[in-house]
Amino acid sequence: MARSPEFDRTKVLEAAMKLFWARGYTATSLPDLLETMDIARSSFYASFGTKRKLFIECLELFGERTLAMIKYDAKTLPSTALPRAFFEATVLGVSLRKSKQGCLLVNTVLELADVDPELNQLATQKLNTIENTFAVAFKQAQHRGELEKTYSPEELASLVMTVNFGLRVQSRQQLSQQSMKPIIENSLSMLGLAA
Amino acid sequence: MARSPEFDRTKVLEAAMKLFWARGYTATSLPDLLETMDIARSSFYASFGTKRKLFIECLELFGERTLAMIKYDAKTLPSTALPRAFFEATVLGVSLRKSKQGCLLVNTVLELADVDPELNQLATQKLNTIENTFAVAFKQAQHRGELEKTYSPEELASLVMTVNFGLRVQSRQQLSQQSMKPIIENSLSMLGLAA
DNA sequence: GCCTTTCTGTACCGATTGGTTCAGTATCTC
DNA sequence: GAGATACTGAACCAATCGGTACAGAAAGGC
Repeated sequence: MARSPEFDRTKVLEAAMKLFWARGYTATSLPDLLETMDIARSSFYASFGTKRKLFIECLELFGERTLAMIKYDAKTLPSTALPRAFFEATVLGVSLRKSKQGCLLVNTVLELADVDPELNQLATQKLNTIENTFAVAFKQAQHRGELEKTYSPEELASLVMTVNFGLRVQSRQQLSQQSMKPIIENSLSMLGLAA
Repeated sequence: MARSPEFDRTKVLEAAMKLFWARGYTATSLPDLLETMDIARSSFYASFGTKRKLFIECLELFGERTLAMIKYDAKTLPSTALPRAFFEATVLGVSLRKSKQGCLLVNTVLELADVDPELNQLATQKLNTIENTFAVAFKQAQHRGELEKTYSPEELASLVMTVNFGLRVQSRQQLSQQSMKPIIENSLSMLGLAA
């Protein structure tokens, strides 16, 4: 009937996500996006609607990927090792360029808090889902006696997120990955989750 | 000789700072600024040059004020009480509107990391000054035996900043001030600096 | 009064913003 | 080949962006 191949939507979406990730929502212009996504302006409009809708799709994608990573770790690692795996994967386990990007969700919360409450809420909601995943894992670990009960699962998950946010901010400063290592180590020690 | 009164420069600058604080650099337009500052477009350019120069002045002002607050606390409070005073002042001790604004320096780091490295570096530098002030205070406290030597002064100061950044991110989410209180409390407990 | 200076208000600049439209081309099935 | 679909590229839109220029009013000292 017709021309079959559409460009790889996920791949194009991923390219857009990376650009938003690096520059933020407002500072990313449509021409910038089109160049990175390598599609024509008309194709963009036909496939994604508006810049804002595209951004929402990027938030969804980022949230899904992050959550998938944590859930995979939760199945293969002891719960007490989860935060370390998460911190190292997100702060150290990416290429040098990416490491300066922090977390798209955190960046979004800070950039759009007062500008676009709806997008802020969407990012916040994704972050809460991540926090809940940690809490569930900690609850199991405490039940099995693998984790001290100094904090409730929810409290500990909240603390892990506090530290996570802090690390994401620091990773977006000028700091080298090397100088992030002791910070991560001390953070885990502070959480009572060091090796 | 001439017309004496200039508008109160500091006051106008402060108004601009609040707007940048709430909306970020890119999302704040010149008309927005002029309305908030309540000056004419020509006066703006005569007094502040460009939007970017104005923003730099705002960063300076914010840095000075924050640093002054910490240094005052450092003289009047025991060093171990410094982080609590800082967290409560910046997260709880402001009006409800302000509390959602987080920290201008942190916001700037995240918004402009990849967009304007120079401004990012400026904000980072201000934050480092704050961190150093904490480190100096902790060193004294350890010398006097008021503070455990679990961490070096520099390490502890770095951890306090990590937690601080985390709290600032959380305060820019939808969270109420009330729900921030236990998070602050647990963070201090985690740092070994609870009451 | 006069002169100087500081401000306001408005009109204007070129560039860029996000978004729309459409003619034309490429690629598929039949 | 015909017909349907997926794309490109460029032209275009109104709105807004940051920044400039200038005429004139307001407020001071002499």
